[in-house]
Amino acid sequence: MTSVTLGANLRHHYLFWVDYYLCSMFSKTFGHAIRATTFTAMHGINGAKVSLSDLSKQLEIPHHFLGKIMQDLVRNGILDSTKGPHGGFFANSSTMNTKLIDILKITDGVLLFEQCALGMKHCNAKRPCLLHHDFALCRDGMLKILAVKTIQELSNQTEDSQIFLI
Amino acid sequence: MTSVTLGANLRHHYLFWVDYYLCSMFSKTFGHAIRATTFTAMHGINGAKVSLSDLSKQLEIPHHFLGKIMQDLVRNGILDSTKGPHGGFFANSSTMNTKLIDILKITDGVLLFEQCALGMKHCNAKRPCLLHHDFALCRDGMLKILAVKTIQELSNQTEDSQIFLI
DNA sequence: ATAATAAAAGACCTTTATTTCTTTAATGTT
DNA sequence: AACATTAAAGAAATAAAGGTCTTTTATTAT
Repeated sequence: MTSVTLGANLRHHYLFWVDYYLCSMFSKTFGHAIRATTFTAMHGINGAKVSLSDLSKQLEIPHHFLGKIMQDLVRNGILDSTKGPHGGFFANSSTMNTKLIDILKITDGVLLFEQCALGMKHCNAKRPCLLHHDFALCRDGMLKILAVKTIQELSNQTEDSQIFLI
Repeated sequence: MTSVTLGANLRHHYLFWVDYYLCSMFSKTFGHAIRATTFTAMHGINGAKVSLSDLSKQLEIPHHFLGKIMQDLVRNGILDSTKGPHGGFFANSSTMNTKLIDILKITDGVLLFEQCALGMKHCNAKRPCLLHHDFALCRDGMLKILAVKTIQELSNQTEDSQIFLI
C-alpha cells in the first residue's frame, strides 16, 4: 500500500492510495506482447512450445488477456501456435528478427509517432504547438530504438541477465 | 476522412477511418491546461480577465471540460479567477513563473516519470525491464524540458509566432 | 434589493481500454 | 472412436478517461 501523488485524472478513482496503475507512452498490451514474445522466443524453439498457461503464470499476465494478445501476434505472423495436447506457442523463422516497432504497430499502432502531443488538430512542424519540437525529439529517439531493436537482442540480453522479463 | 493504420486496441472502435484520436505521453487535460494557462497569461493581465467562454471558443476546447480544468488550475494557484459579471480568469504573480511540470503534476501526476514503461511491477534500474534504460533516456529528456520551461517562455514564443496556441 | 453574469461544484453520460468468461475448434493420446 | 488438452474466437463485464449538464454561489451593475 504505497502512497503516491496523483493527477486530477486519477484522483477521481484512487482517492488515497494506489496499488498499481500504468502511465506510459505505451499500452499495457504492448508491454505484455513484447515480454511474451521474448519469453516464447527463448523457450519455444526447436519443436518446444510454451503454453498460454505457462506464459501467463511466468509473466504474471491475466490468462485470457494474454490469450487475446497472443492470438493477435500469431495472426500477424510474429509467432506460431498449434492447438491440442502439447500445443502452445513457438517462434517461427522470423520471430527473432522481429523489430519492436512491428509489435507496436500490432498492439498500439503508430499514431503516437505522428500526432501532436497536446492533441492540437492543426499542429505541424511549420506551425508547431507549445511542445512540438521538444516532444518530437524525445519521441523520435524512442522510435529509432524501437525500429532497430529486435526480439533476438532482447533474448540475448535477457539470457545475460542484463534485462529481465519478470 | 483520413485513413490511418491502427493498432488492435483502436481497431475495435474505428474500423476503417479515424477523424481524430489522441495518442501521447500526456492526457488531453494536460494539453488543454497548458494552452489555456498560456492564453490566460497573455491576455488576462493588469486587471483584464478572460472568460471561460472566450477560452473555450478561442482554443476550441469543450466549454464544460475546460471549466473543470480551469477550476483545478485556480485551486492549485496557477491562475486566479473571479465570479460574476466581467469575471473570468487572470494571471497572478506566480503564473508566469509556473513550470510545465507544475501543471503536469496537477493534471496527470508524475507517475509517468517514475513507472516502468512496460507496466512491470518490479522493474528498477538494477533489475531493468526490456526497455527500461531506453525509455528512461527518452522520458528524462522530456522531464528536463518540462522542469525548466515556464509559461513566461511559452508566452514569449507565442508572441513571436515561434509556437502556436491554436 | 434585484437581475444578470460568470465561475464553482458535482452528478452524470459516453467512449476507450482492459479484463474476464464462455464456447468452439483443432490436435494428439489411449 | 472417445477423451483430454490447448489455442481461437467472440461476447460481455469492468475500469478509466474524456466530456456534458444542471445547480449553486459569488459578484457586479442597475
